[in-house]
Amino acid sequence: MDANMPARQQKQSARSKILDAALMVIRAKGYSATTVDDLCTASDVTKGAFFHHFKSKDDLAIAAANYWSEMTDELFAAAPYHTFPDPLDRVLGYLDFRKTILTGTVPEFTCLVGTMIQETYDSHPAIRDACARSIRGHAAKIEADISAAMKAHGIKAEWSARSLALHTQAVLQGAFILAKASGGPKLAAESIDHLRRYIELLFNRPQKKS
Amino acid sequence: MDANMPARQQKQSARSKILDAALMVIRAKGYSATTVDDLCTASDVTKGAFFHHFKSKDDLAIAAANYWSEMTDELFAAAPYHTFPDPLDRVLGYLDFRKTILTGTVPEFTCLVGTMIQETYDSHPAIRDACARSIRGHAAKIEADISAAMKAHGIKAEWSARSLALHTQAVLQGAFILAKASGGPKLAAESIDHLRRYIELLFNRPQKKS
DNA sequence: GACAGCGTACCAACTAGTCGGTATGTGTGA
DNA sequence: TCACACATACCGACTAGTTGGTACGCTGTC
Repeated sequence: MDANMPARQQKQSARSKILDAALMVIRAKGYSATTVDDLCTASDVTKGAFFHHFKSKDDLAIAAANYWSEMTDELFAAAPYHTFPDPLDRVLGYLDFRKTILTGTVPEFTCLVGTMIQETYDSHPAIRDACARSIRGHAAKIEADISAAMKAHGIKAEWSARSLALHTQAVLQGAFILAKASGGPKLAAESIDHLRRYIELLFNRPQKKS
Repeated sequence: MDANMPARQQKQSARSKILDAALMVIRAKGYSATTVDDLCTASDVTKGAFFHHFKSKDDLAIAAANYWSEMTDELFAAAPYHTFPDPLDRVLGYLDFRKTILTGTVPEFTCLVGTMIQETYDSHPAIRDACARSIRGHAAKIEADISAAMKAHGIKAEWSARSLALHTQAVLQGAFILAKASGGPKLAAESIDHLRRYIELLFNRPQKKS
């Protein structure tokens, strides 16, 4: 939509400053506890600018969920595991990649939409739907590789590629809760290890010593 | 402490009415979005009574987390799987039991402390610690059965009983997020199926057709 | 001169928490 | 057995501060 933006891309617009701040602040404090003033302070933008770009706090939440989807889509699209020829390697590589990005503080590596959906699923249907779309969209990409891996390895199973893909997301979301409970990524990484081992067992792949 | 309470047990005290209401309201709306007035209305108790029993909203949250631990401890202690002689059957029975209690509305079967920790881990250390204690206490019980199962089945592995026990909790917490995203327990149940299959594979147990 | 982008000042509603007060025991000593 | 001291449980109007949101003005650009 911004095709004709000349040469001022280095100067971030208020809108994108707010969105960037929202990703961090909401992950740290949760959606309800995040005030509009928090977001304005964190993004160094005034309230007038905030409500110029977003018609309400809920509207910002939906935009933030969509922005999160874009950011993560780019992050994973650029990840190295896509080049692996065996789709099973791509699935396992995805999990390895998810382990490598467990760095920094807890709010830095946890998931915005997983956090937001907890607080909004019952009272803010529009936000919930935006978060659910984000999770399902991401799962669909994993599903494609899982599906290809099942075909390539001749797996006929009672579980579906879709169900396993969603399970990977459940493990990751749950791993983030353990990280929040324990104050660091260690338990989250161990949970991803278990998930990796599960998938190796499902596909009869000899396990690597960790 | 209430040894000499004669015959008025049917009349619930204000304190326990508030705690019961808190379990439901906080699971539905989240902690920050739950107001003290919400809790007073839901429990049919006045504000004066609320602050007589709890010195702050945060104090209530901690009490609610502890109350949640007591309630769930009782629930699982009374569950049928404890009678199984093989500890592995007890572990699998635990998962089966967790599947059977996925009934009613989403706030009815999801986890209070998993929900609360997401909103409080960074800003309310006391609440976070109470939630973390609840999760770890529950995991410790699973760990005991896993540990016994490893011994009974001669499993020597690179993963620990503790790590697998925590992984079960990660899967369950993540399953609840999927339930919130999808509006029902179906995806959560499927994730528990995957976890069950994983444990069967780890212990070389022939899998039951589901 | 119209309009996007933004700043400042402000408001009505809401929120956690307070405070003075009532009702109902409960133990104790004369 | 009565009076008194004290404690627990509870009530609900009130307040100080916060919150999402609005009104309106300024400035550069097409």
